[in-house]
Amino acid sequence: MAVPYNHRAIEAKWRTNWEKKPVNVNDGTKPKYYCLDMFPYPSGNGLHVGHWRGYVISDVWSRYKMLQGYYLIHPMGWDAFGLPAENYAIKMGVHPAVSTAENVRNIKKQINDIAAIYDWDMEVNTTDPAFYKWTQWIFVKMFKEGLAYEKEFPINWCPSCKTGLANEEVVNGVCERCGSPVTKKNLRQWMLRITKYADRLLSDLDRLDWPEKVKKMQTDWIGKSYGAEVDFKVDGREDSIRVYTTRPDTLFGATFMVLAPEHAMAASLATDETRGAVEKYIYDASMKSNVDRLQDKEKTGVFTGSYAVNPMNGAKIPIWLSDYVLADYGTGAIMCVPAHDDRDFEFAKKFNIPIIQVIAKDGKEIEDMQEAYTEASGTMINSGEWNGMESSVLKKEAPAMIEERGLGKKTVNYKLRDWVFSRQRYWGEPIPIIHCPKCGNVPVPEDQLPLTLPEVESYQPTGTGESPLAAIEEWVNTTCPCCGSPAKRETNTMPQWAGSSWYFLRYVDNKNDEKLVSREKADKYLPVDMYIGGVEHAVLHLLYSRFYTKFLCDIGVIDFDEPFTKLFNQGMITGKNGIKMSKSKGNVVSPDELVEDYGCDSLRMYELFVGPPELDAEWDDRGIDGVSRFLKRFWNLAVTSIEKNVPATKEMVKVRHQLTHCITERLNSFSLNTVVSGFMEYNNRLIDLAKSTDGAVDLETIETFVTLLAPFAPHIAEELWEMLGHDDSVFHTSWPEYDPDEMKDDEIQVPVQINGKTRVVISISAEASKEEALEAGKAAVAGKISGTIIKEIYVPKKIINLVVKNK
RNA sequence: GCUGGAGUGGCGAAAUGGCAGACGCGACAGACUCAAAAUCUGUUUUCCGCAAGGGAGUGUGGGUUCAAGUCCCAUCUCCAGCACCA
Repeated sequence: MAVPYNHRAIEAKWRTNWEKKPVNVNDGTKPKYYCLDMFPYPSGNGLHVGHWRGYVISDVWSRYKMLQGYYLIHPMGWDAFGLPAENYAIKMGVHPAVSTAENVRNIKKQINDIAAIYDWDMEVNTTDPAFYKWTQWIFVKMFKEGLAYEKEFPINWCPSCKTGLANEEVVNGVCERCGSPVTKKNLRQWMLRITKYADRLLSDLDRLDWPEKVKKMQTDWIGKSYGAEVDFKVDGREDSIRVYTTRPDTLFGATFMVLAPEHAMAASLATDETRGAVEKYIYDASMKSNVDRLQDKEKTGVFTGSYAVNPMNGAKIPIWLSDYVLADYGTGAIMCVPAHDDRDFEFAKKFNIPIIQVIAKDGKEIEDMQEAYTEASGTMINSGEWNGMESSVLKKEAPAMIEERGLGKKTVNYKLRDWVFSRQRYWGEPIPIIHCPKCGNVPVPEDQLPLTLPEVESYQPTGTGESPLAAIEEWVNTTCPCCGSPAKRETNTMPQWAGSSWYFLRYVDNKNDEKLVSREKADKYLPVDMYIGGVEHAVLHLLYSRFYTKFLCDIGVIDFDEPFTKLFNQGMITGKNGIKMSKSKGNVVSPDELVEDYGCDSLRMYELFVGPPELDAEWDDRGIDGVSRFLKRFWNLAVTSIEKNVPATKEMVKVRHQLTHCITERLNSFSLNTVVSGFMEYNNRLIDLAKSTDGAVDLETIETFVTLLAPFAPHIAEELWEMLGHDDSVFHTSWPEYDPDEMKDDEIQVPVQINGKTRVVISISAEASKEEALEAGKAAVAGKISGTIIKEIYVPKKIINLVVKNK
């Protein structure tokens, strides 16, 4: 009687063996393959089955690459700065560093249950001063290059987290972290000039092997638009107002102008009659939160009493204020062409402003216009010298024409804003800047980094816009590194994204205290070949990382300017009915018991089997029985085969090559769920074949199967590999190859259709000619044809279709 | 509103334009068992039929094709992202 499959014993044994003798070794001759997981935040909640998915996917891919002969770089680390640890500190009075270390210990233990082949020698932790020394160093470099600057302006403020937020962290007007409505607060902020890289961040997307969805999201986020800035003189005054438009072709149709209430000239445009209303509107707008502003879809506005002059035709148009115009995009002022813009149309209708059509749709003006005609397609009308031109052509040419005549200039705009980089919280990297009354902002000298985070009495955010660090006088008060006079330290800290924007560079040289990463190692091991993680970082982490990488490339630290060559976003594992797993919903499924009951190998395979890796999947414990039974059946087949050692039949050889082909193809196309079903299918076939050979198949077939299975179920694979008589790890063999000639069937099944409906399936020789196939097909359905065959189709080895016409 | 993605058995799902439902879960029947679990064998889209066989069928309506889940046009529903960016 064969040894039964005992996952507990096998998994424990191999865990120990691998620890004693690591499998992934760099012998200096193999090419590298860098497969990276998005590093986790070490939360106190621990891992659930959803977290496993991404890690299993990346581990399977990593082990596959290893079997293909690569030296694998597959590290793991901790993105450990951030609010949860700090909030926990406030509640429990424990230093965030203490709770963080505790969480890291626990999560590391849980991650080890996955049996992923991480190289823990490369581990990094963003809160380690030896790490954040370089986070600060990058900031200093950016400061010196003019990319980090201070600015006071109304930023997004989360009243609950009591900190400023970047645009990317505001989702539908609420805080990404806690869901509180975001308000505006005037604060002095550190900013990073990411906009300087807008064009490169946009155009370099073309080079990346990333999901189109993510590229599209980044493209939209950067939001490049082409247009013109045009000056409109204020009637009766010397000054003019500059507007930005992407539709200069419609200039003759401008019947009014709107300024954002925050526009610098807004108040000055009021007349004696309108002053009260204008000032009230400006005040009300300043009190509105983002959420209110988003929810009030109904347009509001106030007429200033002043008029602007259309530079093309001298028409006087009223100037209004409205909060549908954004102060910080373009020039904060727009010309309004209600006939050809939805928002202007709505506003004009509401306030009875004339509508002039300047593009003839289908050759004529639209009668009784009910909505704006927004396409740049049609002939120009009511447009003076532009009459008769094609709108789409004029749209492209007008900016240059306007510039030539001195009416304005051709220009490009981006939705992307500079990155608000300071946070008024404790648990982050201190911004290494000293404010000197004489020298201004002076960076902490590089040889004095890291600037470590001091101990504080209270982690409580102050809410005044000052970080808790501001209360520590002996830390705040320092001397200027330039002139030695008394000076004050910057007390804001960096956002959580700071460390995660470059951590992937550090893994390969994590103990280097001279350099962020040595150029040699960077050239040898970077960039990341495959990056695996959730799609939630499409415009945050993934955009910031690209920016950092480009900057570090520009200053010569590294020699590549895109960090992640290939990106894969795994779908989320949800609870029943697609509800996100969360503690508060009580639908969290822990992997711990599943590992105990079924084993790591079974859970790994089930994580893949639940559905296509890129789609969300609802978790259902019951399905794991399927993969568990498969592993048991394969174990029994393998053990019996080892015992009996039967010779290979022709059929076994064929199935072996087909299996290798099937698994390799599906793995290459990243169809991991069907790889698992492929294993099951071929296991069933082999078990069926073995019925006539004493329950066994030949050992070469078992070896092949074991090797193919190894990335998925490494423990059982190693155990069987050993039982097959090998004394080295299965991961040191190479990925099996298949011979297309060996895979071929002698006899093939071909359905025979009459008018597209299958009537019978015949078995013919794989070598059969078209004539022979059709002959056999016709013979098989002879009795079913009532009429004349008018067309005969034979798709080789696929199908026969006879088109029959009734008499 | 815009941009993606998805709609296929009781359920998770599979299908380079070529037998729709592979693989698995669940269910049902049988074998083994005193019994149960485990395991093994079989059935399992649906309708008509004792059967042989036949009809229908991939959200809905059209189209292209010898052949459509797959391609084209229109339309509905659900999920996600963005959201007054001129």
